Amino acid sequence: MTNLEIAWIFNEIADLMELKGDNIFKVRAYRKAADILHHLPEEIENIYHREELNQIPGIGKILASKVEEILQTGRCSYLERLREEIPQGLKEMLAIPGLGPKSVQTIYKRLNITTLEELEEAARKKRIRKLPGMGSKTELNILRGIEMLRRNCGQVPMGLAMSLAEALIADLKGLPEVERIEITGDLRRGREMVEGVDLLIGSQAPQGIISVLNKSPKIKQVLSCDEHRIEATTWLGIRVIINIVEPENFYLAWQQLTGSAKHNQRLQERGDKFHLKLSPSGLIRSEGHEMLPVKGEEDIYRYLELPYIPPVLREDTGEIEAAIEGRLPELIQLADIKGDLHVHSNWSDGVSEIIQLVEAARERGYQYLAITDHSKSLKIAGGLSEEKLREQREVLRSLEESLGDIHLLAGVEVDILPDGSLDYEDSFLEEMDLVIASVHTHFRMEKDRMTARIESALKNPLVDILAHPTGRILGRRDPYAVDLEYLMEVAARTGTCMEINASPDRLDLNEKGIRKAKEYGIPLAINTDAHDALRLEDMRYGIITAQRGWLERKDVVNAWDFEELKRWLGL
DNA sequence: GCCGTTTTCGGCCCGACTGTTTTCAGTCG
Repeated sequence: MTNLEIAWIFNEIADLMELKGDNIFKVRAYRKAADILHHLPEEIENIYHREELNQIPGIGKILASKVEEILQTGRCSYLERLREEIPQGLKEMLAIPGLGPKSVQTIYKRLNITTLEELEEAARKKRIRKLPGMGSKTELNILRGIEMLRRNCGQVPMGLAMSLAEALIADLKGLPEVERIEITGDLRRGREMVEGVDLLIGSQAPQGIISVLNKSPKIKQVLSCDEHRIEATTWLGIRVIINIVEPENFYLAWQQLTGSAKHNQRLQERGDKFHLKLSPSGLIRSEGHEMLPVKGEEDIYRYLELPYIPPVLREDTGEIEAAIEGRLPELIQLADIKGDLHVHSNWSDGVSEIIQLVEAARERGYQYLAITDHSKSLKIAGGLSEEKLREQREVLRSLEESLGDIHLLAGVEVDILPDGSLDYEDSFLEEMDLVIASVHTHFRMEKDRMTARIESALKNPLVDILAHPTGRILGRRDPYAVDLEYLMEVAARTGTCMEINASPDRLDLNEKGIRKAKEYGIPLAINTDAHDALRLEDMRYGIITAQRGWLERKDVVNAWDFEELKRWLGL
């Protein structure tokens, strides 16, 4: 089982314990352990085999024995006991923003409600407001929350699906019967939330693959399988579909299964003009029933007299027209990125030392890195005082000098306070190389006020970048109410950059916002917002999202050379 | 449940908002 899956188990234990009313510090120990596992630089299985579990800080005797049990048996008896004790629906209720364990407990004990459906009904019938500490707003909040959960029902964030897909590929790639294996479906297109993991295998002997999957610890249950298709579900409840085709049909099947359905329909319409019929099993010229050879996806597009259209664009949002007219964007690539402009160190709420972040940036071949810790009012994140930031700047300056091969920017992620002012005086912000502004509090402001709040930050000439402009957390928190298009108008005037936050939990701006921002000519930055050196890795999710927003290298400030960036920052 | 080790018990990120109260518990970042 992977680190991520064990982390999920610990998180579920923590949720259930909290619902039970267990000691909060015990609960927190499980959460912390989950977080540690999630960010472990190597597979815990290896650590276990070296008998070094006890050396991981945060994992004591008891948690180590649970890890051991999970690795050995694929099960966790403690979790199974908790699951029997606590109805599954209560855990789902916890996902409603504003409903915590105490409220869920009250609802369960007083009204005997155990499912979201019952909860929704009770809220509609105004039965929740009769409970102690709850009122009409709680009911409204519950209904809104359930609606949000329904919208994301059955979908998983791309980052989670991607790591599972890559783990499965790693398991299957080495099999002699697997000639080729690739990601397909909406995950390949880079959608922010996906239905599950879709893989395509080119193989002449599919039977062996099925038996390997049946035994895989990553797979909880194979739901159906024949020699062309396997459908399974993982321990985290993620749906996995693996299609298997003859190797000579691989590319056609890959293109067809990647979709989107709308894109493929448009392709077929175009095929009709050329008397071509597209299907996963063959590209046929209808007159002579001649099967055309396909040696790559490019061939398919070429038969249709189109340039190759990358998967991220295949949504029928203008890519076919652009292809016909020869104006497909030259999409930004991961290799174009020259630095990360939003990273947290352990001076505030990050876990890595500055030097570790810098090393990670150098390993990625970056020209520059900005350290942007939190500002002073964000107490929980260990926001830094002016003095601390000055001290950090000195550290960065001398580190930069001693290393000599990377430019370090002394930055800060300054909170935009509810009244629109920033968390430091302008006179201080002037000292910083890079100022990122963002909202971390008072999310539920009314739209006009929130818009005005962010507008005033954009209008401050010292603000270089607006971070995570809508504040959403994928599948968990909706964007705050804000007139984004108006803010883009403002940003276009002030020349303020907007961020594409690459954290797979955020992806904010999203692809729609990015395309809009590009229309307005706003400079964009793709930043990881990493709180851990390993998470500089998340840049790739930002790139995919930027590509889906049709961005090119020139649109992205951290794809510029340092000299150009410096000029733009006025340094 | 973990940690420390000058502690084997007593801490553990902490302050503010929200919606409910009528002085505060619960939730969140």
